[in-house]
Amino acid sequence: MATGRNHRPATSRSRGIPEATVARLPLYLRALTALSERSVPTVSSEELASAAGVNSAKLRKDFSYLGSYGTRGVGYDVEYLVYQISRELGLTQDWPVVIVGIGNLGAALANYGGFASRGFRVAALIDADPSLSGKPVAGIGVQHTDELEKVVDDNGVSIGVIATPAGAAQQVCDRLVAAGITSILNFAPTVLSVPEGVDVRKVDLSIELQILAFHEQRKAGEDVPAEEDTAPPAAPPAASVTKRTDSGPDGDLPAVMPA
Amino acid sequence: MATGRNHRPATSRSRGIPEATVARLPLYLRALTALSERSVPTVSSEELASAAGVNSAKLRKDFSYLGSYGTRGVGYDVEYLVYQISRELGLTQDWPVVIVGIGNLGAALANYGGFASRGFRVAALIDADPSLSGKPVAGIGVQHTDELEKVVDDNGVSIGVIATPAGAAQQVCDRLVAAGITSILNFAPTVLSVPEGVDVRKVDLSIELQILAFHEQRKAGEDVPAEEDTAPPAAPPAASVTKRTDSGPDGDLPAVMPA
DNA sequence: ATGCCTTTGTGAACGCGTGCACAAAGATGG
DNA sequence: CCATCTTTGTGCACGCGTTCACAAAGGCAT
Repeated sequence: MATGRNHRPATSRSRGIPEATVARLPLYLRALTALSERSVPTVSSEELASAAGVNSAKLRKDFSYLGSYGTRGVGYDVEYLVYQISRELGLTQDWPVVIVGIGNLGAALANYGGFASRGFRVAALIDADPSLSGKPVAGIGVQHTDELEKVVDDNGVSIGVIATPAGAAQQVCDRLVAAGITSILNFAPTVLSVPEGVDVRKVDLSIELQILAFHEQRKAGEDVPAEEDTAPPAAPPAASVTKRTDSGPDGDLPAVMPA
Repeated sequence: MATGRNHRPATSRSRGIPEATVARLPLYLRALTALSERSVPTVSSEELASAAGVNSAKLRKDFSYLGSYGTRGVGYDVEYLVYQISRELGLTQDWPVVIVGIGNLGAALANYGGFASRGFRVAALIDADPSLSGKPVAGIGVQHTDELEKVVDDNGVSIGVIATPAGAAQQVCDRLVAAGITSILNFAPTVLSVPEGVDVRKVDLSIELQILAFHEQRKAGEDVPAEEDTAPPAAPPAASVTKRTDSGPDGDLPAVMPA
C-alpha cells in the first residue's frame, strides 16, 4: 500500500474503481496477455480467475467496475479486455522513469527487461557516487545526483524509483518531489514523508521475510506449544539500560541491497 | 499478500494476531531499533506511530494483541518492546534461507546486508546454469539445481526465495515444497500454486509500477476529462483476430530481472 | 421461434480493519 | 496521601472488501 503520509481516503476510486481492484488489474492483464499470445479468443471468468489466482466472483466484480465487457454465456473477449485494462491502467502511454541509486539493486532494476514492455521506459539512472558517472549500466549512462532535477524536467518524468541506502532515501525523495515527480516506488527500508498528492509504494524484502518468519514460527509452534517466553530482557518497570549490541541495524540499509 | 492457493481464512491469527497487524510489526521493530541505538529508553505511542508512519490508535491496538506492554502515563519501554516483537516475529531464532535463481536480482539479494542482521542467513545459492556452479557470489558458492533437495534437507531450510525467470518459477516452487520448504518469497511474475500449509508472498516490480501508473494517469486525467476512449480495438462482438504484436510479453520475465 | 444451457453482472450479507473517543491506570508533585 | 496530568488500552461504529447466490442475458440447438 501507499505508505508515507498520503492517505487518500481509500475511497481513492477515480471513477469508482476500488484500490483493491486496481491492485489486481495488473494480475489479470498478465494472464490475459498470456492467453492472447496463445491466440485464445475468449475466456470465462472461471478460467481467468484461476489463472490469476483469485476467486471468480471477485474477478467479475472487479471487471464490473470497468464496465460490462463480457458476454453472458460466453465469457470475455481476450483482446478487448487486454485493451480495456491497459487503457484503464494508463499503459497505453509512455511512462519515463528515473532510477536513483545504482547499486546492486538499482542495476538489477535497470536491467529488468519487463520494464520497457509495458510502457515504462528508463529515462535515466542516477547515483551520488561520482565514480559511476558516465559508466553505462544496462546501456544507459549513469548521471550524477546533481543532474536529478534537470533530468526529471527534461524528460517529463513523473515516476521515480528509489534504490538508495535508507539514509539517503528521504533526501532523494524530497528532491524528486520538488523536481515534480508525483509517484515513487521505494525500495529503501524507510518510511517516506511526502506531501499530499504524491503516491508512494514500497517494496521491502526485509519485511516480507519477517512476515514469513512469523508464520513459519507459528507452524512450528503448533507442535511445541510448551515453549513460551524464554528469557525476557527485564520487564518494563525495570527498564534498565540493557543496550542491545546484537542484531545490527538494518534501518540504514536498503531493503534489497544498495550501493 | 500470500498468493497462490493457500488462502488461510485471513483469520490466520495464530494467537489472535490479525494479519494486518503482523504486517506492521516489522515496521515498528525497525523504528524501535533505531530508537534503541540512540539509547532512547521509552517512547509514546504517538511518537512511535509517527516514526512508523501509522496512526497512533492503530499502533496501540496492534500492540494490544501482543499484550499490555506499555505503561500508562509513560509509554513503552523500547528495549522490552524490541524483544517482544522480535520474539513474536520469530526473529530470536536463526532462519536459513536458500535463494534460487542467481541472476541480477538473485545476486543483489545475496549481497543484501540486512539479510543476516535479523536472523536470516543465506544458507545457499542455487542456479540452473552449470557455468555458475562453484562461482562465489556474495562469498557463497553457487550450487547447481540438482543439489536443491540436498541443500534444503542438510540445512533444515524452511524459507525459499525464488528469483528465477517466470517460466521456471512453478517448477522450482514445486521442488522447494517437495524438499520441505513451507514459506516462499516469490520475485518471479507468476502466480504460484502451492499445497495447503505453504505460505507464498510475492514481490512484483511490474505490478507496483502499473498501480502507480494508474494513479498517475488519474491525476493527469482530472484536468483533461475530455479524453475518453481513443480507439478501441473492435468491440467484443466483432472479436476479430487482431493479434497484438506490440507490448511484448513480460509474463516470461521475472519481475525484477533474472539471469 | 422456442426452450435450454451457460455465464455474466450484482444485490445483499458478512467479516476484517480502521479510527474515534473515553475510561482506566499509573506516574508525579505537593 | 491526594490531586492532577499524561498516556495506554479498548468498546464501538463505520466503511471497504469478499463471497455467496441468483436473476438476467445471450448463444445455440432443435
